[in-house]
Amino acid sequence: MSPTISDVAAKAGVSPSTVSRVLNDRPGISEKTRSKVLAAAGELGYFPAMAGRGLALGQTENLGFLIHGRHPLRPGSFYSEVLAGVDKEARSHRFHVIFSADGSGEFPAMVKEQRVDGLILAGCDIPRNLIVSLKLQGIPLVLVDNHYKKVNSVVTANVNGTCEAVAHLIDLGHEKIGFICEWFGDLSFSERFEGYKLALKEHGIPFDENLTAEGLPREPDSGYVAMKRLLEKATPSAVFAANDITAIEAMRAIKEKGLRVPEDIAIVGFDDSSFALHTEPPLTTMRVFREQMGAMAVRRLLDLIEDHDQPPVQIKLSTQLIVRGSCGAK
Amino acid sequence: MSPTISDVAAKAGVSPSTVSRVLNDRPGISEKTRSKVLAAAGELGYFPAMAGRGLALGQTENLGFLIHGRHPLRPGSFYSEVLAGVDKEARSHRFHVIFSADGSGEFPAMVKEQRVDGLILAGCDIPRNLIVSLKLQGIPLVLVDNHYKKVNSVVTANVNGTCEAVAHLIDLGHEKIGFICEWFGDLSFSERFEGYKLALKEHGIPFDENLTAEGLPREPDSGYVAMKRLLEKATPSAVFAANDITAIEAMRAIKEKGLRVPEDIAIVGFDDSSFALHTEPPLTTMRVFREQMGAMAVRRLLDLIEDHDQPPVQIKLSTQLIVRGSCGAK
DNA sequence: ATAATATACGCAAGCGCTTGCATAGATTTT
DNA sequence: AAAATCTATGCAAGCGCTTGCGTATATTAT
Repeated sequence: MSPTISDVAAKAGVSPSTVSRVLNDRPGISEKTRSKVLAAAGELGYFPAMAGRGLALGQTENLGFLIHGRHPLRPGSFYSEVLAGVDKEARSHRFHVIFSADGSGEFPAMVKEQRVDGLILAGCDIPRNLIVSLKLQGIPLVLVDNHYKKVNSVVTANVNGTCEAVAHLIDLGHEKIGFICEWFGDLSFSERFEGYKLALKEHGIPFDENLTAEGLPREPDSGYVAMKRLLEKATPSAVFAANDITAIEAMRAIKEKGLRVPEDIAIVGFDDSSFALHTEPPLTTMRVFREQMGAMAVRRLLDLIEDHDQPPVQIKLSTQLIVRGSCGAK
Repeated sequence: MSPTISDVAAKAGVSPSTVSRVLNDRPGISEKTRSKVLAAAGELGYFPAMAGRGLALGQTENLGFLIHGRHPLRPGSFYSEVLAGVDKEARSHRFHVIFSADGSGEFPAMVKEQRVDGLILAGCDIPRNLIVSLKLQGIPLVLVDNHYKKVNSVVTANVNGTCEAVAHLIDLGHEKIGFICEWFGDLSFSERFEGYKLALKEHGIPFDENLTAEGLPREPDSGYVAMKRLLEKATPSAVFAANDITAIEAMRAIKEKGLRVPEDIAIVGFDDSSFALHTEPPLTTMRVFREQMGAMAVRRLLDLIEDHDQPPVQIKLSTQLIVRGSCGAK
């Protein structure tokens, strides 16, 4: 068995409370006993067990990271990078991360059982009523890549980012620019759609519904379907795809049609997924800073844990245009 | 504040011990009080707080999932699927998963602080001495995609899987088959190398060192480099790449050389990564059942948690050949 | 009917830690 | 030199839960 605080106390010839005070840097300890205790703890290889500590403190020093279970099209890599950022930042504050991809939509067990001091909810497919009941319950909460009413969130600048991406296409001389996404019902995608329309408007290009298409909600190959649908209605000289996976699938549809990327149709995606480097041509895309999003969410969450009553804040991270081959810019 | 067991007890007019017994299905409770307690607990929305429970039981019902921090080339998607399997299986046993991608190689804080009942270590870049000290410490341990001496593990059939993949190329008529990987120092890659040689041997094809190459350890674009190196030495009619990312980067090198896939050089990868579907042509590869690996690891770990003293076991999961376009089979 | 056995429940200790309060000893004040 | 003030430490309660042991009540045996 691992040593307990009493073992250390006995070895150092002091009381457990003294050991606790030393280990937690509480004032009123003489230098002599401090070092005596530290030595004893060191020799025994003692570390405070979380169970006792947590019970006494009413704190777990855990935080939960929740994503919705069903993520068919996004291979997990998006959120796994957010998770990486969350983990790293949490660790630097001596917190630990409990991960869960529970798709049931039920109230998370980790909260009921009070395993966590706060919760990060990632993705915009977290059921709204879950957010509400969590909020009601009073547990510190931060949304990532999602936002809702009065709850703290860390989001991507979807509108501005897309606007910039589309503006880039316009700068390259394109006017007949398409927009495709998996489905318009998704919060991120609808925001990116707004950004698309904004860019057109800012450049005096009329919006044309025939230049837009969606695929099949939550089906694989959604981007392929969307692009085929778009090509049936019109032939744009460029298209903005609401995420990289859609872009890459769209490229397949374009090529099948005998058209070339970027010569016949330029394409730009969104996310800067890991595979965007490996497409043919390499995909021009908006980089989203996933790890940073995770890290910021943790910082905010820790603030909330310290002081629950703070006005909600939304943190919006800018994106960065990564120009590669698919837009024809080089 | 959340209600405690005493609140429930008071409301039901019984003692806390009775409540505990009811909630844990202990025997010796009359049907009447049982329902009384259940009703009270329901009305209060009571759930046992883990801190108290854990302290009393000496169990956390948490398990740790650890990967090595530095995973530059693998975009996390490999391990994130393992993690998904781990999480799902753990949840079905009412366990929770603490995730950490600590690259420091130090003894994990979650173990020192006794936050977990057992540990899953994923990936073959977990430092050996870490495994040793963990093992010594006596905490239940399962390795995933890695193996070492007398510790429980869940692994991929790298040798057989690769052998099958290479045999497939041989069946297609190839004899001059190359082997590339990021670097030979990796456990998985070296096993796949064994499988490659085994397949050649079984089919009476002599091994030729000039048909093998590695890239730059832990650098991006390692597959591209490996393939270029290989092409400088020889021109195979087919190549087996030790993982998909290597394969896809190799395809770029091949095409740059003016050669076609699969007509001039057929290629097969390993892993069945999410992007393997989207290459041009789509990548023939060996599917690795990542979620299942995670799930099996959890099962084994829970067994070990129940009874620490069991002889170590290695669970080897078969792979499945997924034939797509890059091997020229269709 | 009384004694022996079962049943259903409460009491209290204990899991490992923190912390308010009390106190013995050291230090300063007048 | 006695009183007042600090300083350093221990005591014990308490965080929320489980469980061994004891006991009052109900059940069965004689």
